[in-house]
Amino acid sequence: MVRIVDIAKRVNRSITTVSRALNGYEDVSPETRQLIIDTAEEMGYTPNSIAQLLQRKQTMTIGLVLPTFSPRFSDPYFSELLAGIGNKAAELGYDLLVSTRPPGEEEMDYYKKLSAGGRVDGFIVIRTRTNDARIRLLVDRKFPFVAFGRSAYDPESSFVDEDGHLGMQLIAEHLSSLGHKRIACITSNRDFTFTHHRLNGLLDGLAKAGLEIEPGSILEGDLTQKSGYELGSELLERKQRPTAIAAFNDLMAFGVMSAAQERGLSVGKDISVTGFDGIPMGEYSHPPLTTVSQPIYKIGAMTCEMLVKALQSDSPAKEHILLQPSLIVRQSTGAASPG
Amino acid sequence: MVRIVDIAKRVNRSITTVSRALNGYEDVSPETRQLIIDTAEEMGYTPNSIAQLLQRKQTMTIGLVLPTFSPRFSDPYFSELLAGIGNKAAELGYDLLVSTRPPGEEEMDYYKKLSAGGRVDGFIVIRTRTNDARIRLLVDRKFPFVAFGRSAYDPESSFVDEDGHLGMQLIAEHLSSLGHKRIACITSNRDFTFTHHRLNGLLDGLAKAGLEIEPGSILEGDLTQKSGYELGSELLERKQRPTAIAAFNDLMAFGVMSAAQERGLSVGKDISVTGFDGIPMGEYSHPPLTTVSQPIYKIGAMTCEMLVKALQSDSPAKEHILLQPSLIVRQSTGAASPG
DNA sequence: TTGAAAGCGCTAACAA
DNA sequence: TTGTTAGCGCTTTCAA
Repeated sequence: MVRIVDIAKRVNRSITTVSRALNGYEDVSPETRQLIIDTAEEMGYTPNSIAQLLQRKQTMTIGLVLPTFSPRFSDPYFSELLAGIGNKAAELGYDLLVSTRPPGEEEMDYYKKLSAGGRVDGFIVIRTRTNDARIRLLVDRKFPFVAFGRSAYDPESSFVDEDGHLGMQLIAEHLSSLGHKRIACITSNRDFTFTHHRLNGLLDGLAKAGLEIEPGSILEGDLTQKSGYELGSELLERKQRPTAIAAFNDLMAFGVMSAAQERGLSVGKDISVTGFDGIPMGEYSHPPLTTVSQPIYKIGAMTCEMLVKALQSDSPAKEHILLQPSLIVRQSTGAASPG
Repeated sequence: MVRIVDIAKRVNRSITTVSRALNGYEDVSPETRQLIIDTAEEMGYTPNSIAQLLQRKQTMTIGLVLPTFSPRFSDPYFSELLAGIGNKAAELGYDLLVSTRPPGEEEMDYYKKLSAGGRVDGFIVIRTRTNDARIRLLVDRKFPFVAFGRSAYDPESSFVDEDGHLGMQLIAEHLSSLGHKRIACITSNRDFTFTHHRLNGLLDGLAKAGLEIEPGSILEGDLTQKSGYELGSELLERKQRPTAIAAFNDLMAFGVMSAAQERGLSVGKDISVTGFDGIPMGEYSHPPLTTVSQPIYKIGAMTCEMLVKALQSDSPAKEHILLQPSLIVRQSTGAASPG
């Protein structure tokens, strides 16, 4: 391992000069600079990041703790979000410290350790919860972070979020315009703030058309295809079958479609199914899925960019960005079948 | 920010004693130890990780660079792999430094920076390539890593891989036993080593049954649902339509199914489709997908565990683990339709 | 234009 | 059982 002193010895200069030459300071003579750079190159020098970090009191690292509700999670949504965050971070010269923790005490301890330990400069907090202990901790400690999703602490923090209320309202309008009256929905966990926005959007949108969902037709899923399949099956077995089912994410919508097709129903004709997220798979499912497109990749990139901006400013303002999602009508929805 | 000297001053001891008490050394009197621990707790002390790392010359961090062939990637496979790696790393007390880089020079520079800069203790290298510059670099530098996938440098390195040859052979046997003769396949990029294992497995398996695939029916996809859809469409438009299409991953198989269904074909009857990976979605697709189950989550966990073991041993042996995949027959395959 | 020296926060060899 | 001291590899202030 080549250190700065090794170079210094070789070129007969002090380590100070070497450091300055390598860091592009102006007060080094051109010849010395060139000599040092060449020698460093020749010796295969790479700065020791840890030592640099200790000195600079900056880690150039962003923390991202994935909440693992079940140990395994298999959701294209996450890889897309991660790509958005990761690519932007790379572009801005930041690294990403990623870990997985089940929500709860372990998770909190890890946040404490990383924030207090100077291991990361800031966090990206995803899947915000109604009363989010992670956010409270970070707000209390005045530790920089940007959330993907809203929370109870919005005035004191920055977030990027999609307008789930609007998104589901678009779904409601779409379904009601197709003549659907018996509509069911499969929500996500109530702990997530986005669940409330989406549910309210759906109910508000339907109310505008003079429609409502009976409480028994609001089922809570867990965002997996499996739960969409199971809850979809349950809804489809009812004597009074809904003519449309609005799932709160695409994965659950796929599950609902399978459940319907298994019963010989033609999705888009006998029953309408909608999703939320707009993952690429929805374009090539059978039938292609009517959904609300949420630019996940972009959200990841924006969240990361917002955080880095805050880290590099000395008096960061709280920023709140609400992205407008758009309705994508494909073939999984159609006119309500009479009856 | 509370430092060790702050505690030392408060309890009137030297920083050494504080450090030792906090790190559980035996040579501290019980009273002193308790006093120190209590004071640390009270003052809200958390060790500065960076300083610890600099001193210990160990980062307790594993590097994982996701190769982003396209900036966005939306694949449940990755989130599952990441969960496996991440959970195991957390369990073993390691952090994960994740970044995304398009394959090529940037990627190599990043590997160089992280390895030489003492930023990570080792790497997990995924999606191994036929002539893998990343692996060559790490082998040359004698930097610890474990690969998920085989490479040209296997004797000098450790890997975990699935037996793709066996997996596709099982598919071949399954299809031939169903009477399929006109079989096509959609492969992945030839740069990946697993592509060759899978392709050879398929061809060998078919050869055993006296079958072969004509070169024109071996198309190369890019592992996305979109490419499965497009190449599937192409195959299905041929006058001599294949009766079975074997895709090299589940996502492409879903695309093929859509293409078939769009043409009014019943998947599992008019045409058989198979995948590879065994992502959870395949269980709830319509029809459920016949595929080869590769325990991705477990592979992630094993890879991580193997790396940590190597990091903690002073004379790590090269380990090679080849996992046996298993065939999962669902409804996307059926007897070859005559004609 | 250069170098000496202090110090980032911590650990550990050594001495007392 | 405790403290002194010397680093880990680097950046940066200050003086020359």
